[in-house]
Amino acid sequence: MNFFKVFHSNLSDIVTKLGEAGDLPEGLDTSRITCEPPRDATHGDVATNAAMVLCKQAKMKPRDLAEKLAPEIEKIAHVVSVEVAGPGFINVKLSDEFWHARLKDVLNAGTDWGQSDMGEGQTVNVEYVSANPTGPMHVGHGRGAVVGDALALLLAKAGYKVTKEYYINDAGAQVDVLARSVYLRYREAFGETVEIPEGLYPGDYLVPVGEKLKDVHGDKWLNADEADYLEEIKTFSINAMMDLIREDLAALGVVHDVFSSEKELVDNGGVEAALKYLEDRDLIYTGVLEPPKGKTSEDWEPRPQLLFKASQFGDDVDRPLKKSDGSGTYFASDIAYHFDKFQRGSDQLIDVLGADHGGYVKRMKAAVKAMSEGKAELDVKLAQMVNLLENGEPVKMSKRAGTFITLREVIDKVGKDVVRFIMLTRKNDAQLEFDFAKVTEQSKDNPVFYVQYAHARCYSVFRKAMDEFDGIDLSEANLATADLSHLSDESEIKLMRLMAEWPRLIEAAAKEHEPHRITYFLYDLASEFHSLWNKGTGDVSLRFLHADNLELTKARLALLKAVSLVIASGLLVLGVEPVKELR
RNA sequence: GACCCCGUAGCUCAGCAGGAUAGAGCAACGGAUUCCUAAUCCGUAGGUCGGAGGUUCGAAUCCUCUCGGGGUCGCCA
Repeated sequence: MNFFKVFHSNLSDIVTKLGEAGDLPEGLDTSRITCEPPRDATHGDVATNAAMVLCKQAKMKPRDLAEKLAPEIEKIAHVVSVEVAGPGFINVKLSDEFWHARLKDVLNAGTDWGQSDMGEGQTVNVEYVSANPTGPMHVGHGRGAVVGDALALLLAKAGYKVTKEYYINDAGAQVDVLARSVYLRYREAFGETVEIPEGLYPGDYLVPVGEKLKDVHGDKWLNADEADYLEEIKTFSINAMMDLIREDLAALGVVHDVFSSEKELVDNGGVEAALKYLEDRDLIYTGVLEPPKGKTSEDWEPRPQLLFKASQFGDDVDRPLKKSDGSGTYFASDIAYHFDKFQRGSDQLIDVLGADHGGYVKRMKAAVKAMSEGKAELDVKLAQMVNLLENGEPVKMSKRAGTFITLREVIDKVGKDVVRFIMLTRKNDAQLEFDFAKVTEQSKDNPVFYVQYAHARCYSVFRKAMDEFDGIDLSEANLATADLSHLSDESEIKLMRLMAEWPRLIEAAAKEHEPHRITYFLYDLASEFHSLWNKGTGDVSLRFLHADNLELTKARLALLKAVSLVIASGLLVLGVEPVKELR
């Protein structure tokens, strides 16, 4: 439970009560009041801006208002002191017992600690990866995959009903190119020497697809016209590529709930339906676009085309729905796809895309606004580039030279947990450096290791405790019965406070759609824990295990258990497995 | 030309839902190991948050303008 929320509601009650008693005007708007951890810990445990926010309405000076609120706040359970500071902040200090109670909450909740009902069961559709089915995934896709997956897990933890979705772009020109490329590999499988011309996909990964095609269908297409084989080979190839991609995703621990096919959508008339919907609302017309400025485009010629009135919904210009050959643009089918997602009952839509799609965001948001009549909201997270490094030197990659590094190779080299964690050590829209040497290093420079090490350290103490205390019961239930009043050192309190803030962090991160905050939180928690551990090197009384004091030991173990649970809980949201031992 | 992202310590980056004296890590310097893994920790130093206005009791955070870096810009997805 997010105790800041509880505090907020206590505070609202106080304002109401004072209003009824005539000490304050009645019916003050308390919605802008915030209760949060003060930046500076010496200011206490909870800081509220209540007095500053209410002063205008109450027609009082903020500090006077604060002084009025303070005695009431002091009556709230576990509040040990209330102080008015600065321009009118009210700083509240909570008792150690309060933190002890939160520690018990953690033990009782286990890795469910942090689970929130903020989402109120609202439905969110997170679309991510959606790599074209034309080849194996590269590292950039991997970032989108991790960001999307972690975001989905995060939203689920915050109480949303989440659908994880993959959109298969199996209807455009690219899959025709794929089919033609595979056809050449098919001929190659019969012993022919082929050269992959410019414009087709040269990758080796299509060789086995050509061979399999031969195995399944024999030589029936060797001398056939393209029109006879293209569709069948296309379907065959797309399936093969999707198998490949699904394997890559599985290796990364990413599992989608729904795979949607663009082709199916088109075949089922989804695009027409969506365009009809827009047409009925007079949002489509035939017009001529201005040529793009500042960029020399020789082959540009003004041409009337079917346009969506995107500019009515915040886009800069209206956007084309049909190509010059009359077929639909990608945008047209994407409108249909988002329409479909909305109609399937999503209150919120999230797309995780590569940063190169940045120019696409406005028009898609406009489309969603139009298609949902403002009811659904689309948020687009752009996953920026990943730069692969080896000891600080950029890894040179070239498709031609065959030195292109796939996502799978990276996963196989460093493990999925490392990939997932590192991908979330930057916010999604900042470029990310992925250094093979650094991410596998066992030192504090490596955040994955640093956090995992903290978790492993907890377990190292558990093992030692089992040994020294003759198989002591380390279950949460038993540890929760410990006399926690033994936990009073500053570092111990800090740890408990951090863990108590975990639910609030989940809610904030979920609200902002920023899973990377989890990694930073875990780093902080690990840091606080390492710090306490090291205090024990100088001050023996702060060590966790005391052969002569079972009660103290039990309390310390309860703290350790909670730390390990919160770290595990956070890693779970990242899709990373907590380790109990480091080799 | 328009739009999007970025600009915070020498370097790499956080900055929580507008809050108080802006934080970590690296690098630099000085310390801690008879002890549950020192694979770690503690301390010192380092900043006009690119710049200028505005909104606000209060701005790194929101708005406008401006400078610098990156990206995108009908008939690719």
